[in-house]
Amino acid sequence: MMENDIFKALADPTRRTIFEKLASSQSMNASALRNGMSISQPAMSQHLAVLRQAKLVDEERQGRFVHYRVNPDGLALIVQWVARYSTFWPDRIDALRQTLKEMDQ
Amino acid sequence: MMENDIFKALADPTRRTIFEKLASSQSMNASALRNGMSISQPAMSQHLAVLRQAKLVDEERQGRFVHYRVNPDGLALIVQWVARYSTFWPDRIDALRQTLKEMDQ
DNA sequence: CAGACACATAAGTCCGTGCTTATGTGTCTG
DNA sequence: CAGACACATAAGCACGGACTTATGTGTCTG
Repeated sequence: MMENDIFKALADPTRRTIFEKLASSQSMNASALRNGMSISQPAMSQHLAVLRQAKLVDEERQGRFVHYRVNPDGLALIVQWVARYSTFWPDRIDALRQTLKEMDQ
Repeated sequence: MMENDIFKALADPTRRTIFEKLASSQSMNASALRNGMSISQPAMSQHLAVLRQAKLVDEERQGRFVHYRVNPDGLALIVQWVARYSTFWPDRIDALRQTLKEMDQ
């Protein structure tokens, strides 16, 4: 199941770090992502494969580099999942509304 | 880290099922949760311990029963995490806004 | 074309984790 | 108080997953 792939992909802190790095940049290749992370090249490649399979990132080959970027639709399932259960708690959904409002500024 | 506990807790499909059952009811004891799930009593107890440690559920002892219920604040960290990265994609955040709007009716 | 480079894949190891059976703890009831 | 009941904990096992080293694949450059 796809929802399961996403949760499992995000369960690993290293993969969340990689995802956050990608989210804070337009795109990065695998080597650039390794900067500042004590992680081997194969490990990075394997993590990216997991994120790719979960459709959380897209890849684009340019010559011998592969540029990775966040897939904008990737987190949609998580958002829907959370929103589904948030309906039971008006307080929480209000907090989310507030977060969105602050993001407008 | 707490955020890590939540992601790891939700990474297991059985625990997500348990969480969903709790979310769709006021409260349930461990035995009631097992209904319809082919899962042993210790396994259920262990899953509930993980959800409890991640602060996704609360427990309340009443006699020899322990009633479990969803902790309304539990998903807050996930919501914040998702919302943080959603800022990069206006389309997605608009979809979330739409979801919230529909929930108003 | 040969070598360097960016990345993927293979294969093996180790540890976390989800399950089991067995037993312990606490509470209710006859 | 003895037994039944609800749940937790202990201990062992089996599997998955995150890492390693080694090697393969594709691309650029001199």
